[in-house]
Amino acid sequence: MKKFKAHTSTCPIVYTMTYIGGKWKPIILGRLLNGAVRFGKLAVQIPDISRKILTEQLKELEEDGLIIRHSYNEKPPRVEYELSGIGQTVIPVLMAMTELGSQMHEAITKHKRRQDLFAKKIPVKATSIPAISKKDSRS
Amino acid sequence: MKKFKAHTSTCPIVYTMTYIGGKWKPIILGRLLNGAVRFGKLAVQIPDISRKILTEQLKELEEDGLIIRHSYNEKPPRVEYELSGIGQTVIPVLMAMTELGSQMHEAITKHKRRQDLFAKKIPVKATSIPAISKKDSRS
DNA sequence: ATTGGCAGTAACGTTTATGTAACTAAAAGC
DNA sequence: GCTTTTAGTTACATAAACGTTACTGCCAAT
Repeated sequence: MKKFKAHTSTCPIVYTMTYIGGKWKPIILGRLLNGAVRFGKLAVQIPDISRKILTEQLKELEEDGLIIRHSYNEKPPRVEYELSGIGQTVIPVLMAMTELGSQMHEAITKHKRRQDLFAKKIPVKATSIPAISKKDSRS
Repeated sequence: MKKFKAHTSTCPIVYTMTYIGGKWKPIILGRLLNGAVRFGKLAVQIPDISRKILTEQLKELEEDGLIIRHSYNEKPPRVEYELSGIGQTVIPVLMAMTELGSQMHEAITKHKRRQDLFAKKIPVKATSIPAISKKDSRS
């Protein structure tokens, strides 16, 4: 997401977009809803993101204070990411996005007539991202 | 926003991103919160979006069923856009984003130490996007 | 007849985001 | 000594996204 050149203050949505805009950030944040997750697990849970991009996005999120990076000095390195205090503020956004996604999905499956229109938006591939669940902190 | 090749269904956030991902869509939708707005007014309210991109994004939003386009056959053309039924589902997302923006802003102005980190994310320019207000349906 | 406003569209150019492949360090296990 | 594992990094490449400028059609007013 290209950063905005404009807006001084007044539009909070624009402001927000500078933090969680971009293709992957909301998805990454969604993976952290249930607590700290290590790098490798994120990469597995979001199969279509490259490690390079994942690294970059995590770095940006950390610099913006939304997440916290914990690096443990262990034999094979271990690094975990979790939502920061402010980061928790994204939760309602993610919840609302989840709801919107469900509503859209329902609307599409309901009105068959619209399906062609909507279909092109979701080029399905084999790999899929698992839904958000309660607990899976284990690798 | 590049469209996702992956995910079959399970992650609603990914799903949502295919609809309101992208730099401008949430901002455009935010302008429609108070009812129908005509093209020219959107262009004025979002000064940094080009008309071409505005047109494109509106078209996509319409194709996705989130907004409705009303074209009146008048002397100088008049076209208005408004949230559709499903489109209303984005309102909570926008509200949450507004809240997040405010929280982030507050956090930044509060902790001066973090300001340098956060500052780079908001390259301020003269032009600004007006805040969302109750009513301004008039040109 | 010319100009102005509205809502675009077309052609073209630039930038940003994202992707791929190869490489690193350090300790553990064989 | 060699391989494996983890969390990256570096260099390079491409595709989306975004932008600028110029142009259109139509009617009304000058």
